[in-house]
Amino acid sequence: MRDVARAVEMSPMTVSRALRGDETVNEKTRDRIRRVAADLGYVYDSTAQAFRTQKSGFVAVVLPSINNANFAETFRGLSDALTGSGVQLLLGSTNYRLEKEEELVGQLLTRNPEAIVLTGGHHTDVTRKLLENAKIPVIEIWDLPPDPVGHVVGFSNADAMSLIVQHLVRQGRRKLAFVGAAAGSDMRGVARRDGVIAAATALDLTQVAQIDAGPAPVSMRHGAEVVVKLGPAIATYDALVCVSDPVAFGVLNECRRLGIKIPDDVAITGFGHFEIAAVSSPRLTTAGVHANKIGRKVAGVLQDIFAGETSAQWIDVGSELVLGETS
Amino acid sequence: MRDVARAVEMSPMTVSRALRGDETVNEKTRDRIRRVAADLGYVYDSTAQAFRTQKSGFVAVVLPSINNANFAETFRGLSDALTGSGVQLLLGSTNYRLEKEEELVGQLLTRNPEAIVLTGGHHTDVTRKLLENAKIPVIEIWDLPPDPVGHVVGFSNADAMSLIVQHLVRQGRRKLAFVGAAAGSDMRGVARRDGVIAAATALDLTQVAQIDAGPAPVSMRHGAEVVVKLGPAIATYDALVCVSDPVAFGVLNECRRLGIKIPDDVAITGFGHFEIAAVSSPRLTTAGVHANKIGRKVAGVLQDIFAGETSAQWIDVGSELVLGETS
DNA sequence: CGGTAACATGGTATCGGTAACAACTTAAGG
DNA sequence: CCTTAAGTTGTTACCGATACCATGTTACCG
Repeated sequence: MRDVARAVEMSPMTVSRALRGDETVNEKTRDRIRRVAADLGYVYDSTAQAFRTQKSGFVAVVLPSINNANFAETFRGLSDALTGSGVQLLLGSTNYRLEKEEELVGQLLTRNPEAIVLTGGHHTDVTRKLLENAKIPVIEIWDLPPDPVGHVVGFSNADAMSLIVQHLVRQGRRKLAFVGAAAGSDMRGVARRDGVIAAATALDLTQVAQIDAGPAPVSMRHGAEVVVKLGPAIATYDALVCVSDPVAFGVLNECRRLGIKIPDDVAITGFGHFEIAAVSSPRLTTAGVHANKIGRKVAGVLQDIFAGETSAQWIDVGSELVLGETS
Repeated sequence: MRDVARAVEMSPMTVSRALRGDETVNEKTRDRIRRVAADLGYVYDSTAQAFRTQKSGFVAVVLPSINNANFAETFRGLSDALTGSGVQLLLGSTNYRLEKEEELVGQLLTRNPEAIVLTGGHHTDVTRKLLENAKIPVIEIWDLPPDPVGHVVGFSNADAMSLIVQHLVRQGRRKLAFVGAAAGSDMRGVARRDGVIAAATALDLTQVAQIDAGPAPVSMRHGAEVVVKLGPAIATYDALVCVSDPVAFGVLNECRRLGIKIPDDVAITGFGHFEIAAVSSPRLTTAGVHANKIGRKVAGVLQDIFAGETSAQWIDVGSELVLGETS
């Protein structure tokens, strides 16, 4: 910047103002400075700016996995809605592990983010303390935590599952099984399972079987493996409620390979309304969530925060039953 | 840090050294300083460090889309291989548009990244100039550019397509159609199309039809739509070579819905060896690429660079024909 | 024509770490 | 007991942009 200042024979202060588009700088001067800066190949140093102003221009985003169409879609919604605002997203993924989240949050906070977005409402005590000490806005997404740290943009996983269970029961299904990751690793999966159990209990179903599809993240392959491992025992159930669409699709495909009739022999439901739900045949019955909308809503919350709004927001984007041909 | 120094009655310099694990600091002192820092809730300021040392600890990564299982997998491979190295990834996505890439690169460079990873070998002139001026290592991935800026970790899209075409022709297929995004938007798609045409020409096929599936990114839905729009004209072809697995899956599903026999009436091939290729039924014939490996190899290149290695690396991770049941 | 406001520009200190060098203490060797 | 080296700690200046305040210049008013 000093070099540019020397080239235009002005002070670095004026150059700084000109490059940031400060109105107080004469318009011609501003254009000239910009032109010279470009000619010299000058690259603005955001690090120095972040240091001096104590504003990093970063927002930290922590996802369980980026290799998941729905989380990726949320990130995209957020990212798209934020283009042009000058905010950079710092992405980290936890692989569905809370200890990894703790480590990640510690690292991200050293970068002075202006806000932090976390997936889910479950965190270690250390993480919670870090977040409170940091005194920056916290947004928890993809869930409606009973005891949120700050802002919330999500939906109730349990309620969404309840819609599915009610639908199945209306159809006369009574012997449900929940197919999901091993308990404990994926908190959203646990919430969904609990939602199924609660809804089933409310409807006087005796019991819901739980089928372990392995450690999170579970996907198509794991769904198929569950069916193989189950063997003829699959006839015990009249509905397989899966933790996600990819798992449901794996289950569906393997069932069809084995000649099991869907939905006559057994109903299959997914979760998340992934692209696969609409293009599989038969189409999957699933819970429609609004991944992209979550991202865009988060962007809205961030903009409110940057505009000076201080009160904590609680946004429930809801979910809906998407009827397919597998139930 | 000054506060911590005061608390332990030592100089900030010693605290700085202790927190970074400098061996010259007495071990007991080091432990004490760390403990006190933790007790005070002190958070290290990476921005200040980046500013003073002129080393940001960032590596910029530019992807066409994060909502694509293969790019996401590359990012994950890179991210996983880099955990613990203290490097933070700065992610940006271009939505397959070179102008967006240009803007993004400009923004990312202001953060002083220590290296930049770009998807593909096509860039605007401005982008190339920015990269050259920046004087930081550049790694181009997912391609083998004829005129690389710096390092390369990729494979030949054309060669991969050539494998597929040769396989189809060996089966006696002669009337090929390429199904992909509108020309111009997705450079990797263009490379694949050109690879198909080149391979077909080399095998004396008269002509390869090109079927436009809409603007990039194209996915399952677009594949299905192509089949609908084609109608009975689909009988004109005996092989539909798709730009990616999701598109191929969409095509496959719609064909089956219409009673078209796969692969008897027409063969369908994908590209990328996405999860969907293995779990669809029939399984997709596709080109196996090594998305995760690309990420891990990039991490290796970065580590070499940080270790002082200066010579440009050219890593071809290759690709392979994956035989499914759709051809 | 003096006074005031609007406009445009510049000087200086500073954000929080750390490189480079200096200095002090203790141990080892002759 | 002196010399030298190893180990440990401290002092100072600085990275590049910008907040804050000061200053100069022009325009307009009664």
